[in-house]
Amino acid sequence: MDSKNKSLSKNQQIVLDFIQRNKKPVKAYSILSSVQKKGINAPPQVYRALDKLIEKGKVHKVESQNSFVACKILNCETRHATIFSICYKCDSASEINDTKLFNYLSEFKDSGGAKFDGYNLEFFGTCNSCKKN
Amino acid sequence: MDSKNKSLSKNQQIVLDFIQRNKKPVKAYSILSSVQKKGINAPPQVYRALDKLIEKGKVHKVESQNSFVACKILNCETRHATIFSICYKCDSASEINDTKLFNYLSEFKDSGGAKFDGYNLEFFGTCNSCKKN
DNA sequence: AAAAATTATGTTATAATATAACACTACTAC
DNA sequence: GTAGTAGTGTTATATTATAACATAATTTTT
Ligand SMILES: [Zn+2]
Ligand SMILES: [Zn+2]
Ligand SMILES: [Zn+2]
Ligand SMILES: [Zn+2]
Repeated sequence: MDSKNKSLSKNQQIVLDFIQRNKKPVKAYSILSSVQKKGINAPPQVYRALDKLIEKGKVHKVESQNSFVACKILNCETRHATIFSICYKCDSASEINDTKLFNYLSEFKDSGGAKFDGYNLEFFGTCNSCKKN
Repeated sequence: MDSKNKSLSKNQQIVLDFIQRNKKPVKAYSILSSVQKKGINAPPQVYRALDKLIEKGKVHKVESQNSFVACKILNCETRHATIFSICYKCDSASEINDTKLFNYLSEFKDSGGAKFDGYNLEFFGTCNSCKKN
């Protein structure tokens, strides 16, 4: 069975619940302060949960922000192939689910003709909400 | 005149020289300890130089590594449109200069039909040198 | 079911990355 | 030569992430 279908531990579930309640990506220490009432007391507990959630495809890291966002793609297979659009005004991020782009990147070969194992693509722009304002 | 053609300040030149002497991406604090003999004493001096060098297109940040690498593309226009291949074994990174992929990403439109202002793409795999070993 | 292996937890301390704030200097531009 | 902008030097601190170690829970193997 694929690891992403394994069940979640207590701390993993607590951290995932919090991330999923947020529309925008959240920071590790923001998670920490928000889940202290649930008995998570220290950074390693958060970072360990995050590591596992990322492995299981439930959460992605937005590298340019050092923040974490829940995967909203059903049966996300893109644990190591993520595409985001990020608003530089409000820091919102949404995962792009574009099969054509996904395939284009998955099939991309380096100058030696070898495929890569994964990729992370972050587009930057203004989100629809910020465009209006 | 484009800002990337502006001349470099003393600290910017010192930091760029060091980055260019390294094949692999370098960390900010590694830069700092290496240029202390040149009179750069504190983190803000390094980070300020890095900010400007990035603005000027001389240096790119490898987001997944929090490291910095010199741009090796002549007259790099890709200040906000960077593509890297990163080896997860040895952490080497090289900028991919593929016109087709570059154009594909530059022309990519979100679901609302709007183009983005920039992007950063990081491919992960094993570099040629690590494949042999 | 007992032993072994793996995964998860709790905790303290510390490492690594990055910025705030302030005083001062150098270099344009008009 | 005054005003604006960019750069420097410095101290302190904020933010992000991991090391290390002890213990507990769960799963796998025998
Ligand atoms: Zn996803
Ligand atoms: Zn926005
Ligand atoms: Zn470049
Ligand atoms: Zn390598």
